[in-house]
Amino acid sequence: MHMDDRKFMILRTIIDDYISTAVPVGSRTISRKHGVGFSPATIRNEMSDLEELGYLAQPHTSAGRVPSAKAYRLYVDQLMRVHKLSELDMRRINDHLKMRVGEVEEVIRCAAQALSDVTNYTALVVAPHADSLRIKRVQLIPVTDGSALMIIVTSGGLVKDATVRVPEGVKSDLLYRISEMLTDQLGGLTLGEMRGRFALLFRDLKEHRRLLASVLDVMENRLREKPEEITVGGGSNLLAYPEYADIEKARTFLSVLESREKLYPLLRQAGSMEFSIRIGPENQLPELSDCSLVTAVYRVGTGSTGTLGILGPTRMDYGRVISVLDFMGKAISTLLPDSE
Amino acid sequence: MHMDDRKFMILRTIIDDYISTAVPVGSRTISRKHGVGFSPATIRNEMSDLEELGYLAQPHTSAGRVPSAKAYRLYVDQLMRVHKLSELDMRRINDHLKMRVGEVEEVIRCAAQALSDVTNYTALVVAPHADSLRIKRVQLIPVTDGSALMIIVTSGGLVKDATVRVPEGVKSDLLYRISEMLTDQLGGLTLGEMRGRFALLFRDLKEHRRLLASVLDVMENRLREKPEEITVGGGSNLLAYPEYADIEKARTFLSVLESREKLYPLLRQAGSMEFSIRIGPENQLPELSDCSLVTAVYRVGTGSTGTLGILGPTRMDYGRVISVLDFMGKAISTLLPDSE
DNA sequence: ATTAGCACTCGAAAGGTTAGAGTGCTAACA
DNA sequence: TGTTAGCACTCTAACCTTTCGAGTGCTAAT
Repeated sequence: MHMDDRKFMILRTIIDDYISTAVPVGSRTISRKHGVGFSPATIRNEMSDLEELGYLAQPHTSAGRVPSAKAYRLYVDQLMRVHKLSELDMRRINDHLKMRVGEVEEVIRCAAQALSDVTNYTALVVAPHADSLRIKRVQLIPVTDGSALMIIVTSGGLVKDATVRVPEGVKSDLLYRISEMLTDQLGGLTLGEMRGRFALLFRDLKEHRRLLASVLDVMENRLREKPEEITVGGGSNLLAYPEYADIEKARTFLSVLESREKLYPLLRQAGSMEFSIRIGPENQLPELSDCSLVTAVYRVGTGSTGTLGILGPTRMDYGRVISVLDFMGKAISTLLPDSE
Repeated sequence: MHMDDRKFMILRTIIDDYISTAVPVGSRTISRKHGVGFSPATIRNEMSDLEELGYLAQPHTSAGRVPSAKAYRLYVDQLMRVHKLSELDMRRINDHLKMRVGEVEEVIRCAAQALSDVTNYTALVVAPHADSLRIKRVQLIPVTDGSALMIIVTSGGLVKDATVRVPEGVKSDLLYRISEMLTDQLGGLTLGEMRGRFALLFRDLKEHRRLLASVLDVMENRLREKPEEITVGGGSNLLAYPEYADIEKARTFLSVLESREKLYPLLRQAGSMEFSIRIGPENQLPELSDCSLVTAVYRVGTGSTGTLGILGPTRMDYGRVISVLDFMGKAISTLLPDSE
């Protein structure tokens, strides 16, 4: 036995239905649907086949059928239809973002809020990865005698900072001159690429070897490995779905959201593909085995990318989520152009 | 009829018991408690009185009694006993905080985590209020031709930033010189106090009147009114309590946590008292009418203060929460001394 | 190949019963 | 006069039982 057009069609109808109702779907329901021209009995036979093929499961004998993870996989790969986003949705997203442009953190927070509001799922937004950001300016600001604040302004207007130890007695003027030189030498490079310039820098700044070493060390290590900020929006949204009627489940879900350590590898896994869909057990966190995560990248400036994600129940409305993510990704890129 | 020692004692016992069990407490239970030398019948009479006085309520005829908001008020004001924090708790808190000292944001995040872990309630931490922070350094960093980043380093090592428009063609060197001058003139003042120096500044920097106006405007308005960051920790903790067995309740609670707009006035209300306790309906948010919020201040540098808060069910362990907040407040102040 | 018909299954909802924790009242007691 | 034992009463939570209906798989007819 193998899949044929009718099986595909029926499976899609079942999944569509289940996504919108969360109720195991029976043969009558499908048969009644517009466009399906078969009696419940026929559908039953097909459903039985689909179950054998591993696409459907029955919670218990006298219940309807529920799609399996395998079915969702097939669905997102071949079956589903991605509609264009409605005017209303686009407007809602734009309304959220219509504000002071350019402050990256602000935009990220709004994006998370917008994504969760529009989809009714949970949104995750990851700031652009440090490695891929282009340095626009480096500036050292004296804080105390012995420490300074290093500020790095990057493409897209993102600001990263870190404290660096400096030899005592270094004056503001010197820090400024060094800042100018660092900006000269490192400007335009990414944090990943800058290592190549170190030798040059050391030559030009022989007399301040110690200071320089400490500054470069912080850039190389502290700044780069600092995990990106993850902003969460609409964590409580999922509690409205019957999947989370059980408080214990809700609780474990929410505590995952509170733990950057768990969230980070999850988003990492998605890599830098334009879109990525992880269904249920496909994501590595057992706590999230009945969630799906859909991610998309957004671009800021030239070359640096961040991640947008939607986390929802496995039966989430994948088509819509993808449209929303796509639209949002573009909206952000427009909002955060390379401010050159 | 009025309160006497025995009534106080019984009421305290009832509240203590209810706080730890969440089950309506009956006369037998109290009577059996060590230190109460009366039979259930006597206790029943007293309970009946306490109910009439508004301190107790009965969920239904054949259930035990539950303390009213009025009872909790009396409890925190007069009845409860605040124990010293256990060695273990102190160690747990210190373990959370034992890390790179000085990065304020980092410390705040850890504090929220620690507070929620140790209390099993939800923690709120508010960064020090902008108005009360002492300016240590002002620095303008060119970003694009036409805009610069203003960085303000304040006492306690806190960093605030904002984008300012600058006239086109302004060079890095000039921005640096102006930064130095601003630092000179404004250093040591709080954002609230600096207005007094404006006249002086304008005199010294006549030729850059436009630039200066735009910088000062951003400091005066944008920076000061920017609501402080509120960090939430352990939002999912409360779901473990029977009070939140109802998903709908859990959901409204969590969505309050996600809305800075609602959280901010809530914390504002606490003012700058050393400790503040708002029980149930005493806080203005109807969504939180069966929560209590206990807050304490922490100090960073000289004069600037931030707020620590614990949000839990009305029957929370007030004594313990206060000890924890007290300890944490001091720990933070030690961790973030005025880095002068 | 499709479908009508039918017996069967099983969970959710509704109703009924019971057990026990707690009460208020009364009367006895120190 | 304050305290307490005793008792009838109340009310919920927990457990059973029954019923209802949605859904199935199989068989036989189309």
